[in-house]
Amino acid sequence: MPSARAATIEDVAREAGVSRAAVSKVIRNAYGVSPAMRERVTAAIDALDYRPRVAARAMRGSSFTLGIEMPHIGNPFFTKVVAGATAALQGTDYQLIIAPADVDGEEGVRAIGALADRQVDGIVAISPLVAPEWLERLATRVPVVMLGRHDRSLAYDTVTGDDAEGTRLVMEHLLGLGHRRIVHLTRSEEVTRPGTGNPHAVRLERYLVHMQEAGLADHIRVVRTGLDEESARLDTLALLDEQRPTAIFVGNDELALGTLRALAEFGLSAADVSVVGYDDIDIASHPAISLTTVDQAGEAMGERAMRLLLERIQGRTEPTHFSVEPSLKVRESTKPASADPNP
Amino acid sequence: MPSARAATIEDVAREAGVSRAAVSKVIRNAYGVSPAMRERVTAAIDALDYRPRVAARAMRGSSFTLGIEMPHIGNPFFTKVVAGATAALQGTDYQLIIAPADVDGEEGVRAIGALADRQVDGIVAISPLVAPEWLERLATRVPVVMLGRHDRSLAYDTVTGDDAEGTRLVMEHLLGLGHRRIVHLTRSEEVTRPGTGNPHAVRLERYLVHMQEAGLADHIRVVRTGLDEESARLDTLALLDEQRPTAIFVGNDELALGTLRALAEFGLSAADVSVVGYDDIDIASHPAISLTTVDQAGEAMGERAMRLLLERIQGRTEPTHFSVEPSLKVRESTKPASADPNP
DNA sequence: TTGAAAGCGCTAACAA
DNA sequence: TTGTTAGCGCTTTCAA
Repeated sequence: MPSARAATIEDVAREAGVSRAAVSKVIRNAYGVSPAMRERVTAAIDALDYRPRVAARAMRGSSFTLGIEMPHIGNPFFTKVVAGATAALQGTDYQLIIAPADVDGEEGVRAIGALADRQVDGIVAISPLVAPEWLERLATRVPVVMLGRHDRSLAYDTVTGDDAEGTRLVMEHLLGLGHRRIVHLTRSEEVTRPGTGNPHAVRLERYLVHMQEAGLADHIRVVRTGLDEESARLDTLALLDEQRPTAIFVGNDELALGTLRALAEFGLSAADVSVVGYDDIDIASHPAISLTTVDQAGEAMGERAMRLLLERIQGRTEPTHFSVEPSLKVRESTKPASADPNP
Repeated sequence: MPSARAATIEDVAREAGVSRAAVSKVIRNAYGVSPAMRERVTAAIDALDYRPRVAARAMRGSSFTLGIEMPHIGNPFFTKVVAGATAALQGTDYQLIIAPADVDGEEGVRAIGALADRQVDGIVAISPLVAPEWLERLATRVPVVMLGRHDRSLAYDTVTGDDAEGTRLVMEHLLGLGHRRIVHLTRSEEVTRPGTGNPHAVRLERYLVHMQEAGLADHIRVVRTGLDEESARLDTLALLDEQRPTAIFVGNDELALGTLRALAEFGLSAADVSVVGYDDIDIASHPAISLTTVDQAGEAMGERAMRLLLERIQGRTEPTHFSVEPSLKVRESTKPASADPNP
């Protein structure tokens, strides 16, 4: 049962026969400590197995903690981002913590708020459904990087993929293969609301534009689904019951896995219905899956987001916006359009 | 740029015309506040958009934060655990944070230490390479649940899968299919060191026993790999170059994906080499992957771990150990042994 | 039922 | 170079 008392800075000071301030300076590598002092203090720290309480430090300044809000722990793209973020923090004094949100909507706000309450020194928010003003206000208290969403701000930095370009790559590829009946399977209306700058909103908007420009306005068909593979599976099954498309452009890879599952259950292959995802999660390149998708360099995004946070902490004040170039990974899940499957 | 000052309990007290203590009682739902008082305070809190600083609360008591150390963010089994943990915390005042470790060995200790430094009210550690004494000592200060590892303790609780039983299911299945040349692909020697109670150590040990009992001591072959899919792919490619097994029992599903990838690159199918994983991650049931594996109910484990933590916080002192029953999911990746592939 | 006041462990002026 | 001291924002006795 919890009982034993951990050493405090006071204990260390007593043990080393110095002041608390001296110990504080040593642990912060602050200016103005003699080698002798440093040595005595270090010895005392080791002897007592002392570790500074982050809460106490946070009250006076920084918590040496950076937080990342994760909208859906089950999506491997987000774990790529975290991997990049972790890498960027190697060798620094900062610890990364993840606050999982894991439900649509308001949950993201809750998780971000929880990070703020914990006095993290910086926050990465992954395209949550938050009003820009809310984030703006938060960003006046703590450095914030918004990841994925395209809205710009004077208060927070942004890291985005170029979703317009990514969608162009997808649509050109599908149209080039002769597809005309192309369905777009995407998230809820709320998530894709125009003008929010949400990546899914941009992909949807560009899908509509490309269909129109290709003279396929009559074939436009947008189907909504939830945020996990299972939702996508069910909604794909439903859409296959109706007039069958020759291609499905899915909002992201996790959802695309559900679509592939549904196609398999229906006994359909890539020759019948082509599928394109977005994100290039690891499994997409597995030979048995071989999902055509847009690589938007999740690790690079996470790494860059952390760098921006560190820069802000070190004093930068001009807002910075960073965009990564997407590239299309063409795989077996897309084939030339077959003859009209609905004779 | 960070600047504006957030409201403190002092501000709220002034706004409501009461003492700080009164505000504190209201936000903690403590005993002894009149409805009138509660109302005034609540109004002031809303008016000022006040949120208590967790750091300040932590200095006097609890941080209302529970932490989970994650050895490898890329492994979907761990995200299942987190999903379960998140669910268990719904409706409580506790916030879950994840500290990613993401490298073999000492990193786990670092991450757990970081959580402790942040004064979390409880810690779930996912089978890290830590000396039991170290954890034991930590557990005297903060409730700890060790997830996965089979060592028992008077100080911390444990949640485990029954790895001996899981391995029995795997080996009986493979032997029943007529396999004799069964390779076990597992983690490093460090991770599988006997007596550590690490799940991979148990799986290895039972593999050896089952091979011996089946009179296949001569066919025992243990191959080591790293902790991600890519390592497993490379090490599988290497082992296929030598005398080819008819079946590979892989330490977990993430690694098994690498093995499947390698087999595909080699032009081999399940008819040539059967593969079994462990964990039943979501993708394992995808028809294109169809990996035979052991389901050990990751969500349930995460949920149970959090419950144990909450119980400890509420005062339980007797150590508790919980074990989940594994079950074998037989899929297409295992087929009856073919004739000797090495004529 | 309410409030005054001490103190949690640390950092940052400032003084010595 | 070192030490003294005043808080940071809360919770918690203890009195009123």
